[in-house]
Amino acid sequence: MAPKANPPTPRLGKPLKRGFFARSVHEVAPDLIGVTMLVDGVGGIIVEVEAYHHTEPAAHSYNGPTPRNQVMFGPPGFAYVYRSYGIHWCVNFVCEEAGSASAVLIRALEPTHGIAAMRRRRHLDDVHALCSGPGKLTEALGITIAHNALPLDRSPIALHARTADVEVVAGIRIGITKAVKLPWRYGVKGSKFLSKPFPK
DNA sequence: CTCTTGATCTTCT
DNA sequence: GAAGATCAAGAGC
Repeated sequence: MAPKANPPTPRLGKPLKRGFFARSVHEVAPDLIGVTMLVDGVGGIIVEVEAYHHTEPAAHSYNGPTPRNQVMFGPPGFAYVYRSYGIHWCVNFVCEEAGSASAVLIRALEPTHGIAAMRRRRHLDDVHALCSGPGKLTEALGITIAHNALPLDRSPIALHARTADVEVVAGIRIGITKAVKLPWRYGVKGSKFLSKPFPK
């Protein structure tokens, strides 16, 4: 059968500095859509995130610091990784300022770099399912508790600015039971790489 | 397609 | 003891 051409690998934008995260979580979250996230060179374009802030009960930081969430109470620009349902890892980017305890949960990527490695880790071929959920993308990128508290502007983590415009849409957050009506989920309208479509 | 269930860590009651 | 920022597999329609 005829060989199928691979899609071109998108050009990487300017590296994001840690200061990108030193502002309101509600500004950072939509601005992260379209940013490329790599761990040891493997990853893709962020297509879905959710914002969490300590002033609302769905946030892990709502009841104050614990051993798990202490990174959320530190300075912005660091990774907060936690165990979800005893099984998966989920990764957040800490925002605002030390003590603010706000973060953006990374929920889905469009795979662009190291797709072969992601397929191996996920034991899965379908590129649309490699990173279409917070627990899936950490497995695909090899993120574990070892990445908790790592800076977001230093190896092994790299973030690169958008190189093209994206249409960002907002909706209510997924899979939570508290503060369910806050419209703090952001994503690329119509993307095939979301954990779930945004309602019309 | 939808619905149900099991996996089992961290925190809260 | 119960719930949770999840996922995959299996049953049923």
